[in-house]
Amino acid sequence: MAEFSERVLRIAKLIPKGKVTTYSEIARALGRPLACRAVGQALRRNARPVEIPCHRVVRSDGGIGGYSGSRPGKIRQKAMLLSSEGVEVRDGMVNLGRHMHKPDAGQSFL
DNA sequence: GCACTGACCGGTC
DNA sequence: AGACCGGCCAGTG
Repeated sequence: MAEFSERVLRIAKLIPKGKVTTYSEIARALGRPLACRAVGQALRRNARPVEIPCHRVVRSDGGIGGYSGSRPGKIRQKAMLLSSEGVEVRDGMVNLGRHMHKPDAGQSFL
């Protein structure tokens, strides 16, 4: 099936540059506000850095979260990428109130 | 089909 | 403010 995962990846692709979203927001867009963990699972398993900018997906508390298997080097690069796109990252913390992007439910079944 | 895992979240201590 | 605990969702053994 992996239908859920595909939706997650699709939404991740639609995240505009310079904006970030949270696992919860994606889950909510999919109609599963509590599936934040499943979202992380989908991203981790699919992890296609080029086709899917999963680095724009952060935690609801502003934390960078994980990246490509929670590899420290990758996580650091994730922060650098966000910073390069205009998202201010401070010690692994993102300004959600400034760059939080809320995906539309319509995009989930695009 | 059950049990464990995982890039999480929210509340509580 | 930092650490801990339980819960929820999908994927995998």
